[in-house]
Amino acid sequence: MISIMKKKDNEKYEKILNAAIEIIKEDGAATLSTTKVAKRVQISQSNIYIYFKNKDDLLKQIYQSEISDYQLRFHDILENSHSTLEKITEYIRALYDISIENPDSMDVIEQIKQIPDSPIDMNDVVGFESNPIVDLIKKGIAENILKDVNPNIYLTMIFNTIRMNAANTKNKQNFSSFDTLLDLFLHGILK
Amino acid sequence: MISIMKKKDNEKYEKILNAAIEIIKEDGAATLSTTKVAKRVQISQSNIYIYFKNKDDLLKQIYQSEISDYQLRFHDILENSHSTLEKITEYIRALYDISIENPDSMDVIEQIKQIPDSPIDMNDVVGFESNPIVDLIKKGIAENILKDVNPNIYLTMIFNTIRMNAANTKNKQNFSSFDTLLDLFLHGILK
Amino acid sequence: MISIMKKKDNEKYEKILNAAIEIIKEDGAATLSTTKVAKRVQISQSNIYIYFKNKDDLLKQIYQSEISDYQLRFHDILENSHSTLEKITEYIRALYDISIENPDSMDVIEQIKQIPDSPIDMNDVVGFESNPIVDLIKKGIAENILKDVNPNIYLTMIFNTIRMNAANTKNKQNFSSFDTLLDLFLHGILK
Amino acid sequence: MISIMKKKDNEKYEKILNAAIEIIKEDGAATLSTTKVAKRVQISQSNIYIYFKNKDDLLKQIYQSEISDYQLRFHDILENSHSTLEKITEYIRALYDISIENPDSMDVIEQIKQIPDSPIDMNDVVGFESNPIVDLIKKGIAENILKDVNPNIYLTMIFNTIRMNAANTKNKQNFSSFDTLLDLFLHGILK
DNA sequence: GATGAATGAGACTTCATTCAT
DNA sequence: TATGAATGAAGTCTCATTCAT
Repeated sequence: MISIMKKKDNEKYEKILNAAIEIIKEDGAATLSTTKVAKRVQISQSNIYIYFKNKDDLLKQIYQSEISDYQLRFHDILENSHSTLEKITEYIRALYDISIENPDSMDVIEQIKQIPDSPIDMNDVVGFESNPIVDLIKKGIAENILKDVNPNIYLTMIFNTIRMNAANTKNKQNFSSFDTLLDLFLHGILK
Repeated sequence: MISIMKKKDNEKYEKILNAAIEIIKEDGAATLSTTKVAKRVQISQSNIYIYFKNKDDLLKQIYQSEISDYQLRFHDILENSHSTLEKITEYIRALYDISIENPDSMDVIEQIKQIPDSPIDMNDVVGFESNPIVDLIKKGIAENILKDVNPNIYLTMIFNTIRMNAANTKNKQNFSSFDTLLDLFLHGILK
Repeated sequence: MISIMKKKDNEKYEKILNAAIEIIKEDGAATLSTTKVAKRVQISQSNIYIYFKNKDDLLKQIYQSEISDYQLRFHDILENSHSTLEKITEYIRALYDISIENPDSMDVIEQIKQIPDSPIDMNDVVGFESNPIVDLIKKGIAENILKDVNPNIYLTMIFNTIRMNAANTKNKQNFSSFDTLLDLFLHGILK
Repeated sequence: MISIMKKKDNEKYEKILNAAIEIIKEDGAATLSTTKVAKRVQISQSNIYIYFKNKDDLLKQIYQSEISDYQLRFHDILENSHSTLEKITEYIRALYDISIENPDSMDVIEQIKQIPDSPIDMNDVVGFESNPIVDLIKKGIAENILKDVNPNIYLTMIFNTIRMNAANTKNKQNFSSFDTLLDLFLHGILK
């Protein structure tokens, strides 16, 4: 009984979530409105408030659902890969792989973060500028593997480059292999 | 018609433009509204429609005004610097210099581009992914100086890295010298 | 039907009633909502509609429960006290005593009465301006004990004065003894 | 030119204000909504926000407009009447007179004060429990004219009694003359 | 040029109530 | 008896835009 109920709930919950994600992909997070979502799911607008506390909650859930994939992979990498350089390489690979599988995810994440008065607290986000990865970069610098540069410079460079590469995939422009991009990061743009 | 514009008019025009830019810097482009602009300039809302066709037009003008500085410098570089590598270096330097002088400008530009239904047509914009610079990169690839990668990958990498570096300046975090960043681009992140 | 009500039911019924009363005390009757009540009792909103026909019914029950204490005492007084003046004095004393014991009760009663479209029909309410007490006042006038004034003037004067005195208790301001207030009513404010 | 403009403004401003007051009289302040007001004035709802900053502002303006009459008279009394007892008497007379002229005003004032989260700051209100009148009562106590009771008890007693008397006027019930009520206050209800 | 006035649309949210289970 | 789901109405507020003066 309960399991059937739950399934029903989850279906609607996910319908709403997915409709919202679609809208963000199409029109941008800034224009997301409960009205639009409701229209797309074909429910009354107030119905959304049964599944989500409010609009911010909806955005938070979208954010969580989009970053959970990354989080899992990052966690694995930090646990399993051996050397620091290996870990960094695997981090880049994870970002690349997901960006190809789900080319919109990076955009959705970025968009939600950049909403004015974003519901995402930049400090406790487990994502790109968050502790474990920043720590990894710092370790790379300490071990004299990486140049001594503010870690967020590295993360921005890697994140945005891979993101643009994923966008090229979508737009059917030339896009680069993982090895190409990794080479770019590690050895620079000069041939 | 435009040439007959009186000084008085121009002053008001720029007051509006600057107020709008300030608002974007402070609160983000997505929250820009004619109401807010009018309040800040202390004019009536409808007055804005005398100087700008509509809100989109206002955004376009802001965009133009923000990129004009870059355009001038890029134009100079393309005319004057000697080798392709020199030109690329000078392009990066120009980006870096302006990012330090006016750390918000890159943000404003990015923000306007990312507005949903942005009035900026990505394709015919004279900016970073636009013809002359893209052509420069292509030339670099053709001359076997640069690795063969979709040029917009390079431009995104450079633009966003420099932008983050400028943000670090503003936030009083560690930021990097031009030489450091140039080295990062040309020779990669490995030490 | 009502008599067959199980104990369990009654408990829930009173939980709802009391939660609603608490909310009125804290936030005012105008803000009472089934949503709030349900949240406080930790039941589902729709559950309320099993115990109460609708919101108006809930309010009516609250009203009844709040005035029942008064009604009992008034009934006693009208039966037992001897002279008309004694009865009036005892009526005032009852009001005073309850106001001290339960300083919120008068507020709750007033609030419900003043709700727009109040479910309480002012005319057939058994309360303060209702028949038995009004009759008592009328008798006092007829017996030439009280000045000849519309009885509801007396009742308002007494009710609101005692109510404010109770509020003073709650707010830890100076408040007056029963004798002081009685003196005020009977002999006026002049010393 | 300007004077004509102003007149136009004021007309609409007052139309809105009066419509709102009517609604409060009819349905109570708790149900006042900008929607209702707009409907009554036959304007679009957003138009109200040209004349009033927000709903609270509307309520504040109503409050001010309703108490201004009282304020003027109170001010006069405090300036002009001679003895403390005279001043108190004149205060009561002012309350009485206005209550007869404008029997709703006291209700409107009370209602706005009792709205949950009322926009009226109880402490700096120039009205009944406010400084000058409370001070007058205190003076009366100090001069041994009045019994020593928390002044707000007196004010409540007087205010509510007169208010009920005004309500009786409206409802075409028996109502009392000023002398009768004054006598009630000064010498009590006993004959 | 400039402004005040006006508006319709749309945004977020809460609520009372009903219904199937 | 109890609940989750659903909804339509209502409420507050902001906004882009137009128009008469």
